[in-house]
Amino acid sequence: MATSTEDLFLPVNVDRASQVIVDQIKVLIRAGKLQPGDRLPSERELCQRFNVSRVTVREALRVLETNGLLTIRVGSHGGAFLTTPSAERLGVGLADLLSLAPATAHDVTEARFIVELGTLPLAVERATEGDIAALFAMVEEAEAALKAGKYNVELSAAFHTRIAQCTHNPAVEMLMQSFNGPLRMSLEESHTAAPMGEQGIAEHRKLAEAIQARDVEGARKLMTEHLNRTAARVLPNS
Amino acid sequence: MATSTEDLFLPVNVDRASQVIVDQIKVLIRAGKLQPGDRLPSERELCQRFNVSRVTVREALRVLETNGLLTIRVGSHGGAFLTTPSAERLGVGLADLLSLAPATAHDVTEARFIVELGTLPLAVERATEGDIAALFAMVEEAEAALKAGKYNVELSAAFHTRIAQCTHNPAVEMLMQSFNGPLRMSLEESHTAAPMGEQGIAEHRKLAEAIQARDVEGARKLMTEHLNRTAARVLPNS
Amino acid sequence: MATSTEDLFLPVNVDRASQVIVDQIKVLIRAGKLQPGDRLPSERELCQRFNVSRVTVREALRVLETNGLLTIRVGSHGGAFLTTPSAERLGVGLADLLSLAPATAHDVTEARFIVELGTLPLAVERATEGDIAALFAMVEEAEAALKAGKYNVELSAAFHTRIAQCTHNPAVEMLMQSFNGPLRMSLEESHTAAPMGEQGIAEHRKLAEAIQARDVEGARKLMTEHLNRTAARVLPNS
Amino acid sequence: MATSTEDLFLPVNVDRASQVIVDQIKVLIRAGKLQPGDRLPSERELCQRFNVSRVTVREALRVLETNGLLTIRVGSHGGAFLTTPSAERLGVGLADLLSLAPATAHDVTEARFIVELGTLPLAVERATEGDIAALFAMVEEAEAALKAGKYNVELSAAFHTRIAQCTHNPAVEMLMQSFNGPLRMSLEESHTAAPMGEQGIAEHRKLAEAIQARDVEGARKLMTEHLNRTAARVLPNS
DNA sequence: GTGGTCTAGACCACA
DNA sequence: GTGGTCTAGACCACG
Repeated sequence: MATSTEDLFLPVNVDRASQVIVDQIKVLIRAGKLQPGDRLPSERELCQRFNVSRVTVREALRVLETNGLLTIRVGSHGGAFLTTPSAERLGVGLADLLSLAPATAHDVTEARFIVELGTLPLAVERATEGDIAALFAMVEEAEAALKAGKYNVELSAAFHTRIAQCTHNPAVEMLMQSFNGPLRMSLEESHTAAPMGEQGIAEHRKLAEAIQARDVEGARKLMTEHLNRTAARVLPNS
Repeated sequence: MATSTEDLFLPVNVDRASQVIVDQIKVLIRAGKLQPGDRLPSERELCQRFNVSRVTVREALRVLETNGLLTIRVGSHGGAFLTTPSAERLGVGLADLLSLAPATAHDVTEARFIVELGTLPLAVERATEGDIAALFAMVEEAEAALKAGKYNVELSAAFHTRIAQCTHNPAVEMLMQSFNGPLRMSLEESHTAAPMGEQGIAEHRKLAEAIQARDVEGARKLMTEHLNRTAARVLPNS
Repeated sequence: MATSTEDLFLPVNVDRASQVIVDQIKVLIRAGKLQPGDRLPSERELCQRFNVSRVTVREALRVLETNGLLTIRVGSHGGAFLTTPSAERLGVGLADLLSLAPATAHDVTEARFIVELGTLPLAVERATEGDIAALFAMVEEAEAALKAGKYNVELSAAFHTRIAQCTHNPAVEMLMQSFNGPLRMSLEESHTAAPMGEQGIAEHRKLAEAIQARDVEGARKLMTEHLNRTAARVLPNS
Repeated sequence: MATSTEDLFLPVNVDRASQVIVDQIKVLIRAGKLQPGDRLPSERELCQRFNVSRVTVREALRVLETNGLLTIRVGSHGGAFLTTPSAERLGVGLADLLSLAPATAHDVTEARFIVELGTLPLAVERATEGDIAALFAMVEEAEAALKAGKYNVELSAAFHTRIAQCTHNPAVEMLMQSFNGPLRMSLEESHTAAPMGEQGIAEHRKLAEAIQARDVEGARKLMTEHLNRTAARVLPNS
């Protein structure tokens, strides 16, 4: 035959079929062909499109769901929807990984210092009037919740996340969420945390004031103390 | 009314069978009942233990694998093995999420600044003789690779990760890996990056020297420039 | 092996959404948060509270209704009301189950012997003047009904239930109702019973007299004969 | 008109459609057209047969399931299967009803006395060699479990149920199960039961011996003491 | 009626 | 004997 047999025989695809599907969908997402909010075809239709069984499609969807790329809703108008991205899943993954890792609570807190203190200057610099108003509103909400005996770690986490939002940088926001999401919760769960107190909220208020005053150094100092204090709660022996 | 019916009825939340299995295994990991390196029973045996079908077990394993908690090997001595944790998977997740997010490359670089600059002081403070020797060794390896035309982004990423390792804090290390893993690669892939140059390696060497000299401020300045330069490569219009 | 994987993996048990709701409401009942006579919120409101569809709520209510825990009334003042408990539903369940079971009419009668004869001593011991008067009143009512040709198995069952009521123990009462409710009816329906006769009512009167005289042994004997005779009617070949 | 209008107008069927289906299936069961182990047609087929919607069929199946007449299994070979009857469901119903009723634990215990003591003579009379061997086997199993720290209320309940089985009367057996099933468990759960002890098992052994010796009076006495002792555990103030 | 979820049992390729 | 895949058919839930 005229042509040599070189390059005729391509390596067979050793990947899992489900992984191929996952990659293909990720490419579509990266290319912007699929946007947040879009709905994927039904499982049964995807079977036909990819020419695989339903089980394989489901495995692929499961992976994408785990990666936080889509959520699956049941019901007649259900299906697989691309998510507006959130770092929550990432926080879960981080928490899981650290559980398995040799990282101590002290290690994690130190990493959090890096992120929180690094974020602060950007937040102080870029916070709008609206941002600052929102921060104060959250403080007041927290005070009300405290009186009602409903103050919890979630409200505290939301405040820290809101500070990150002041940077108007979604990547930074996600980074912060990773630490103030499930990870923080699992940290505090595992220790019998003293109930979040008045003092925590008071410090939040002072932080908001420092950001309003564009006082980077003051904010850094406040945040350092604040974190040290909360860190001390989960790490009695520091 | 004697008792109001408010708050009596909690929203129901029916988990998937596979999710229940995932959670159960995560608990076992957190509790230390399952250690890195351990092998889970075979899929078929897990079916019997959990009293579910094989597909369901497989979905659960797929999720855990995606979360980086275990790796699956085929073959007669294969099975699902708990991983020594690594942040690689996390980086993949982060990259995926940012692909979907409105985050620009500039945003991501800014987040990386926070992490890299925040890590540096700890690295400078705690780097051992061995750490510093390793850093220099990597620089030399890079120089050799460059001559051989084999220098690539992976080697550069490894250097940054090695700096984080100097903090001797696994959580910080993971944080750094998240940015210098698949994420960085996907960032640079999407742009036609000029080949990593001599200058990059030279800056790495100077960074190593600053760490050896315990010169925090010098190191900060060097890293800032280094990152700015690489950032400029992926962001011509900054 | 360091840690065996035995007993680590518990069988998963995923409940239906409707079952979760059922359980939740049962807990509220057991805890006394919901009392007999209370009205549950409307189906539509329950949907929102539980965050499920209406069909699911309806299935849950249907189960609770079947268990005799609530009754559903239609109309503008309708809704789901917790019942004052009655053993009627239980009797239905017992009857259904025995229909399906390999239990013969003889078996059931034997079980009834146990309950009726076991109840008698308590009834004799604790019957008040009022109880005894009520028993005699029922006998006379039965005699009148017989003359009018309206005597039926229900009236007879009521007499036996009333005896159980003399124990002033609601649990015993329910036990008796289980046998003298739908079960007895279904037993007798299936055979062409000779109409309840004079003799049956006469024996009831004697039983009442024995109870009045606090004559346990006499009552036992009477009841034994009475049951044997009725049993013979449904079991010609005993 | 020639004919009077009497009896022309029958009451309209006020029953729920689902209830009609339930009744129809119950009739088939009573008539023996459907036997334990039989599988009903699939939901979709039943829809067509009854000419109703799936929701209606599902409600009917849910009711029948609640009544313990059938169990529903998912999966490829799933469906609705007629159960081999068991009194477990009945016990659940009884427990629920008593939770709602004004019955105290003391009331329930008294009812249990009636059943247990009434059953004993029949068991003594009819127990076969095999029955007796089984009773002793259970005692030994219990002793082994106790040593392993695994003795629980279930094993104790099983012993009492096994005694009822000695009567070779399925109706009596069910009656006993009703009390020694979920009801007993809920009774003991609600009180902090002292762990079932050596003494309980010893008494079980003596009971088995009395049955072996066909000693009705001895058995009665033993059972009375046994029940009194266990009753005292849940009723400290008797 | 349309979706997601689960099951049982089978075949294949691999180490 | 392991994981990887497939088929066919059932229940479960939503609108």
